[in-house]
Amino acid sequence: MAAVAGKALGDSAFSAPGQRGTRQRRVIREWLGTSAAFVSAQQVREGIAAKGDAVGLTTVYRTLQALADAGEVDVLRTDTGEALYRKCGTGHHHHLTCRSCELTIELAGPPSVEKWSQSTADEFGFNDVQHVIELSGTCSNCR
Amino acid sequence: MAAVAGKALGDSAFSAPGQRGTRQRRVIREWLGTSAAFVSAQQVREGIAAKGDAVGLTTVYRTLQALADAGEVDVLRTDTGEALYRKCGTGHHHHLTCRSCELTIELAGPPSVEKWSQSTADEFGFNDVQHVIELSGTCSNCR
DNA sequence: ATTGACAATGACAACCGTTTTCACTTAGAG
DNA sequence: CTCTAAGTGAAAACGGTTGTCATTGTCAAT
Ligand SMILES: [Zn+2]
Ligand SMILES: [Zn+2]
Ligand SMILES: [Zn+2]
Ligand SMILES: [Zn+2]
Repeated sequence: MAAVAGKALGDSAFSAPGQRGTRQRRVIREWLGTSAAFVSAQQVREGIAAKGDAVGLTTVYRTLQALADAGEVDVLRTDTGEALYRKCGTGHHHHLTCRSCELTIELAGPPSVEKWSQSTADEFGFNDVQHVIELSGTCSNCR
Repeated sequence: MAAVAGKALGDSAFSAPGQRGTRQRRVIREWLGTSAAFVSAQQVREGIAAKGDAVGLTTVYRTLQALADAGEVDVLRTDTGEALYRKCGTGHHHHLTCRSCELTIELAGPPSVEKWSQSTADEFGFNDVQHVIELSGTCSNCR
């Protein structure tokens, strides 16, 4: 689904007209691809710095936001309100996240909840239902 | 479950030894009881002010946090990171919330997901699983 | 290869919700 | 009533995020 028109080694975001390909965006997107965990903007910047590249924090924020808007990364909020980002698959999915290290596994939700979600919304007269299902726990490494 | 020992017309929080019953706490808790929507600390203060009472914002924050710690209110984060609070029932439940006015209905989750949650966690070696299930939509009033 | 228009960058300041500080007030036990 | 520790709230500090704006870099057109 959602095949990119044309370009073969396509990077979907930043290919729209008026969007330029810069070193910073390449580096950020590349680094995100190496992290299985949800990470903060600060962590993205530090991780990139540790590899010798430097990107301004403002640029990290803007790029992450653009990627989130493009649907290329998922965003969630910690209980302190901080935003965490992760490069995820494109289809509908949920997460199993370690509360200690934020390691995350993508899950296909149980099919029954999709129905349940819709019928419950109908029952109470709500439209345009969306559902959020997140599992969290402690991974074997963090035991 | 979690019956309060002794006191009959019990208010669970603020009844521990060393906890004092103040006007501010009474007013905040009372006002929360009248709101079916998730509300911010600011909104709590404004709502109380509109009824002629005045409570410092710091006190609102502290009281909401104490109530949350005591399990008397649920907390969730908006997509901007702001904390919203709601006086909910004590049992395990989920929410159907209007994205426009934050009106919220408490739901019993579909029994199947409780099992699914546990078995999925087991499968990936995660311990102490918790799950968050939130439905959102547009309520009939906000249509 | 050179140019030029305009998107992108990043140091810095502003922002805003939340927490901390601290001098003052007050509930409630004795 | 009195005394003490809990509570209050104005103001300052805090931290993540966003806005500003002068400078830099991309890339289409020449
Ligand atoms: Zn995801
Ligand atoms: Zn872990
Ligand atoms: Zn609730
Ligand atoms: Zn509504």
